Amino acid sequence: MDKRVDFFQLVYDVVCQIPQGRVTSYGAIAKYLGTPKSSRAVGYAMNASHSRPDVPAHRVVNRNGLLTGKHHFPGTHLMQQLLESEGIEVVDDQVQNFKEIYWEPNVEL
DNA sequence: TTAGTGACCAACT
DNA sequence: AAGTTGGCCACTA
Repeated sequence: MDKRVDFFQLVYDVVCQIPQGRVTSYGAIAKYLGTPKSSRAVGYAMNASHSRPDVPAHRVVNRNGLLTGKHHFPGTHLMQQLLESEGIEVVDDQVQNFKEIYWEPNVEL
């Protein structure tokens, strides 16, 4: 449990630093952590985000800007609702203007 | 320790 | 161009 907290904490830290109204991808976070191919592991961290107090996992989408993890959220369109609540346009589980609101930690940070 | 799964990404066909 | 397969890392059983 100790090791998972470290990696998860890094992911949560980055996700928590995502500016409101912006979204990022798993690969971007993985790259920022130094492991570009651990995108799946990043997604796994999001899966554990359920146990975390405040992790804006709705700001984290796949490379296509598609809300792949929306299916894992409690509500049906809760993820989309949250994104729209932050000013992000989401249609059919896709983030509109994804490239415009795309936030890359490795670059911004 | 080995094997299987997963909210992915990239490459090959 | 689109669809399919493999591989990567981390976690659970």
